[in-house]
Amino acid sequence: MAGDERRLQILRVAMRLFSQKGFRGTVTKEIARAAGVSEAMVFRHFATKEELYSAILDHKACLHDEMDPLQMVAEAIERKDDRAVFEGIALSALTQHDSDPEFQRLLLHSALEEHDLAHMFWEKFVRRVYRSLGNYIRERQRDGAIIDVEPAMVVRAFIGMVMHHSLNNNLWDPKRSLLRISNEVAAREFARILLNGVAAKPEGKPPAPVRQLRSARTQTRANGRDHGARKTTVTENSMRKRPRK
Amino acid sequence: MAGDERRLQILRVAMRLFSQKGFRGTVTKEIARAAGVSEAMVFRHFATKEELYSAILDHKACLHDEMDPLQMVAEAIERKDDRAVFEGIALSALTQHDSDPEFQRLLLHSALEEHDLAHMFWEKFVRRVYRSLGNYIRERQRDGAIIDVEPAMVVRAFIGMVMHHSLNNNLWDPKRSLLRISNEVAAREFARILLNGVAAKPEGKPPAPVRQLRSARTQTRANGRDHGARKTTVTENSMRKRPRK
DNA sequence: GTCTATAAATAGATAGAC
DNA sequence: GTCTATCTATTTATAGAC
Repeated sequence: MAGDERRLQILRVAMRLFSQKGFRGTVTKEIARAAGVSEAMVFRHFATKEELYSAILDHKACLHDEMDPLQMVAEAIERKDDRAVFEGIALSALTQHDSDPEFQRLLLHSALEEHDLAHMFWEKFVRRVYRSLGNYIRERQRDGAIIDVEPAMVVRAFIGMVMHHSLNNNLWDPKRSLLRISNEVAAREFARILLNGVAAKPEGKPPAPVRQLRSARTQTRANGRDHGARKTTVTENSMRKRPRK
Repeated sequence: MAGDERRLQILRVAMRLFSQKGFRGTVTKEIARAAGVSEAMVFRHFATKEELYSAILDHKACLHDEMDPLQMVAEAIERKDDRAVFEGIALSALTQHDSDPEFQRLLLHSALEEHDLAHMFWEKFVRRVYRSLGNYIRERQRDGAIIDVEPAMVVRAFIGMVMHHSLNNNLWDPKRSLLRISNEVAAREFARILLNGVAAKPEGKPPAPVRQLRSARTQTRANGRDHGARKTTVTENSMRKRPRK
């Protein structure tokens, strides 16, 4: 197998294992075995285990970086269509987490181990979400559409619903024993709850009409908007190690 | 130092280290050093590292087990005071997470490493929350106080807000650079957003009066109800190991 | 109870043949 | 490129003196 090809293969295998068992929990011998090569091959392509980890972060970073989390709902923001903004954000996040569950685990491991991925993700991505979504909320407050509540609090509440749902699906309850629901319905319901929760007026309809869902898992509805988008970012790494002493 | 005393001391030190760096990331030598004893002492009290880990889980379990997560808001449930129910749950969870941040990290590590603590916590505690809080929501739906929405979805949205907030405070953003807010205010705002979000009628007040907060960090308000309670549980463990081959 | 010394296994990393 | 063999440091765990 050609050099770059093999390198990428090892990288992918390592990515899977690191996401499953963390950096310290993954041993190079297992990476080699899973890739069907000898340990020496791993160290031929990556001088140290740390460098392999770095390469993984770079790889993930390059897939996600420079992504404006609100860009795929830009048009909805333009229209001031709150429903479309929040539902779009939720759906793109949930879709992204489903399509790349490794990333969330990698991120959690790195946060717990205090590796750099977590810090970078926080600085580059999370901050941006709080800033831009916060700005949108402030704007809607000026419009009189959203009640007087700390915008960061609204962002946290919403991101909380979405992230926690993904965390449940990917980490705690992959069998979905407590709640089995499509991403589309989840995104719609989270957006509905949040927007009803912070709307200055009962949101279009009169006070308490709302109906739909109830055994939600059946429906899926294509609602004409984007979907299937991408989200989440992170970026280049630090660390670049020398072997031990 | 007496046997049991030393045992407990080692246990506590190990608890701290395991919560910081995970099971695989913590080496027995460091535990010994941090406890100010030799490694041999660690293995005198705990035959293997696994047994030490088990003992920690047991210890945490005994502090939390058999706790009904809704018991400290039982009186509010009785009165059907939704606000008090949700705010009380949120506040007791946030308070508990602050008072024992180790537990959340331990839990996350064990979920990622697929150790037993996570499964037990899920089965014994999370399920109970979904069942009992879900039942309460169903009851309030029958009362016509809450809209027709999947109860588990409401539980997930709410737990999501609260858990994600704790996770931010304890893991991602301990400096509170994005949102610095007291537990009391956070609990109140989360409950407000959620209840406005699912209320069949605009919740007592007319459609859109809501006001308060804005630079929330200042206030703390003692609102006459409980607070400072306890929450979260988990239980006895499995694994009980023999040393290697 | 507590320590020092050390065994036994494992992990990361390298040498050198093919 | 790829492997086998091997080295070294670390890690879990034990022996045995005090």
